[in-house]
Amino acid sequence: MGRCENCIIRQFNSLRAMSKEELKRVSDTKTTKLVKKGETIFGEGEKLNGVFCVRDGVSKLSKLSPNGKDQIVKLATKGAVLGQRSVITEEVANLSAIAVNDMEVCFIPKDAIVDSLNSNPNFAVEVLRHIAHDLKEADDVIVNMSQKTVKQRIAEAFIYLEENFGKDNNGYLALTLSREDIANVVGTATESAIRIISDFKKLGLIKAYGKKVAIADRKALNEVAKGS
Amino acid sequence: MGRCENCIIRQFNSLRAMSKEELKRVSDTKTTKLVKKGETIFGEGEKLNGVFCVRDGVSKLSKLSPNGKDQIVKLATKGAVLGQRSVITEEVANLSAIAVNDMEVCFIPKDAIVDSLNSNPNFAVEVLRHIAHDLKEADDVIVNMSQKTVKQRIAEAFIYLEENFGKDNNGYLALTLSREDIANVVGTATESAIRIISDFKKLGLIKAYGKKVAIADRKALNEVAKGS
DNA sequence: TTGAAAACATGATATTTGTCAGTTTTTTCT
DNA sequence: AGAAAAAACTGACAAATATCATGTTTTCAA
Repeated sequence: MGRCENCIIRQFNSLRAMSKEELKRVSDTKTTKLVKKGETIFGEGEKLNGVFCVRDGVSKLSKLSPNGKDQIVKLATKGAVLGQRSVITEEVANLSAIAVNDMEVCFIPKDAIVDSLNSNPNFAVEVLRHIAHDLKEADDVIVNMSQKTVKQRIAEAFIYLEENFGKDNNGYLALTLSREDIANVVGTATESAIRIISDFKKLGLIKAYGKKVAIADRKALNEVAKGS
Repeated sequence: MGRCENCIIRQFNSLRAMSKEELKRVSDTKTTKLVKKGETIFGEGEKLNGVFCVRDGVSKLSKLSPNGKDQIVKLATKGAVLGQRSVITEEVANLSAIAVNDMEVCFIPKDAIVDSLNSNPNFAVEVLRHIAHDLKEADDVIVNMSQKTVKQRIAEAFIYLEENFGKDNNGYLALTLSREDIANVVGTATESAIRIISDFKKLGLIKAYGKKVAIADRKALNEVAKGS
């Protein structure tokens, strides 16, 4: 099994602030697992006794509402550490983590994290920076949700997907989400999302090849995302 | 001027994890200021070289959107530390802090905070816990915004105000917000908020005495907040 | 490969929410 | 106290969005 010390992924998250000794400990206690598309890594309300470091694939972090609808709060990819928040506050998970495509994740038991937090200020501050950044992003999402139209939010979502998950060789978005997932990201009904995406296609803002979507007119899409 | 070591407010925030020496330093460098209702403590985009500890009064943390509407992301009261996030990530403030009523705040220069973070793991972890908790709350707000109706959100807002800011001697909410502020908290048009609040009054869910509002039928209001 | 299930799509319609335009009430300031 | 400003309110209407019903296409596993 791989050693954390050599893990490239680490460079992207707070684990890079760990000392050699701490990393060794993490490496010795961690386990790696494969998660198939659609499988749940952990569910809302579950008690977590560790965190999950994403080595490959994408996970959606979502919350189920009483009326049966999911709200996707965040998409986490390579380098992200899932469950950190719950471990820190010692609460149960308030979001579910479900694989959007096949994933490889490392499970790191709680103690290795908590002990380092308490003894290594560098690590604690690094984690703090990450969570503080997440908080800023969450605040931005709140503002977007309340002040932008569904059309604007969907336009933004495509731009976000291109910027954060990149494009494949043919220029199509590397991450393919179902219409339902897109609806759940922007907080609207699936039918509404489908209609707007169809409109975007007709207007030439995006193009599709099977399930794949590509941004065809970035500038115009940006216009839609900003003004009405 | 008061000494932080004796400040009761401290018990409610992360400063309680500071050592005697650290508190002494904070005490020596801090300044206290009075902020009148409506005045700005700091604005969006402003570079902060310190944090503000709320000793009395309430501040709204909000973001202005291009169309001129404010979204209130959070209400901060006694014990809250404002600007912490920006100081940690070394970014400009992404929210404005405006006094909702007369306030008394202590300004603590950045260095005292940053130095303690880097050297005192207890303090770093305590701050981490607070920010992690804020993040959870922000995620909950995102879900509420996208999955509840305006009516539900306004009902929730009144319950939130009672639970977090309490009642006066006569049972009225201790914190009085303008209709516009309520609208900006739940993310709707001022007129819509006014209409719904009028409905609540007619239905006997709340009652009003001048500007003061009281929850009249807590159970029914709860029903509205949950189901539709 | 083929049948069932899931995802995608579209129309018709209802509901929710926002906007505009104005009136009344309350607050603030001198 | 009285004028001006701000806040609260109301109605009419428009726009955005959700819901329901149904048909089509795609995916996937037996």
